[in-house]
Amino acid sequence: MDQQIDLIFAAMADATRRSILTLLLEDDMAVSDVAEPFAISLAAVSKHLAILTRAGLISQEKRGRVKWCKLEPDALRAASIWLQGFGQFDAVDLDQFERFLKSELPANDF
Amino acid sequence: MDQQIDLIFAAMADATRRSILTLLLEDDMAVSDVAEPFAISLAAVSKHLAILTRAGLISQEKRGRVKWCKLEPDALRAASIWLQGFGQFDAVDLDQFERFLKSELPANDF
DNA sequence: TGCATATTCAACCATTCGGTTGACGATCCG
DNA sequence: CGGATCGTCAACCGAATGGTTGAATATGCA
Repeated sequence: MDQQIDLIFAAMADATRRSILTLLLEDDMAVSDVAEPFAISLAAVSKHLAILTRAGLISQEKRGRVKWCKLEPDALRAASIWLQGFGQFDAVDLDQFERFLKSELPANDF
Repeated sequence: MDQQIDLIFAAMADATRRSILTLLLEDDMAVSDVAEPFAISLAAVSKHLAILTRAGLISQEKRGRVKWCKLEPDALRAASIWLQGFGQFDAVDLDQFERFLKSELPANDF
């Protein structure tokens, strides 16, 4: 369980991967569609998705040629519990959260 | 602010550093005392503390020969907000959290 | 069958990471 | 002053990270 936390925090310590998670927050997506907004190769995005999968933050299911990526928000529970133990019990300000997500996206156009 | 989140998550993606944070949860400590429970060199712990400081998770203040380390829980707010946006709104089970912290410590004897 | 599309694999590269050891700069104290 | 303690610095090491490119593997479709 210690290693799982390692994987989760390490997975989130990269802005590209956090952006991918915010993309998947909207909908399940194919690997190519996940890759489209980023200025890196498809292979690099594929590696990021593997890291997110290993951490349990997303799941991937192949249907035909296409591999669909799906957010698995429950995997964040351990990390969330860990953080909240340091006194972060504030009610979540959703407007602030949306602004935060926008600032995290690779481009401003969505 | 993006980089700050990078630093925070990266800092927490290491079990030794998370253990250090749990130690400091109890009290402020000198660098040597932080290092004592770990089976690594003092220099290594000093590096971990520098990483935690750079992330804003702790602060260090030198008084005389001794450098005191102090937890800065507010720095976790951004990370916490980020996580909670994925639906982690559960009330915190403090018993579970304590068990969690215990499982994170380097030894079972405290 | 044969081509295009979707994704991963393999090899490589530069950088960072976590660790070590030994020397060094401060600071306290006898 | 001189020795002990506190902590960091510098150089090094092996492994991991994030990226690339080009080849390989499936799968869909005309």
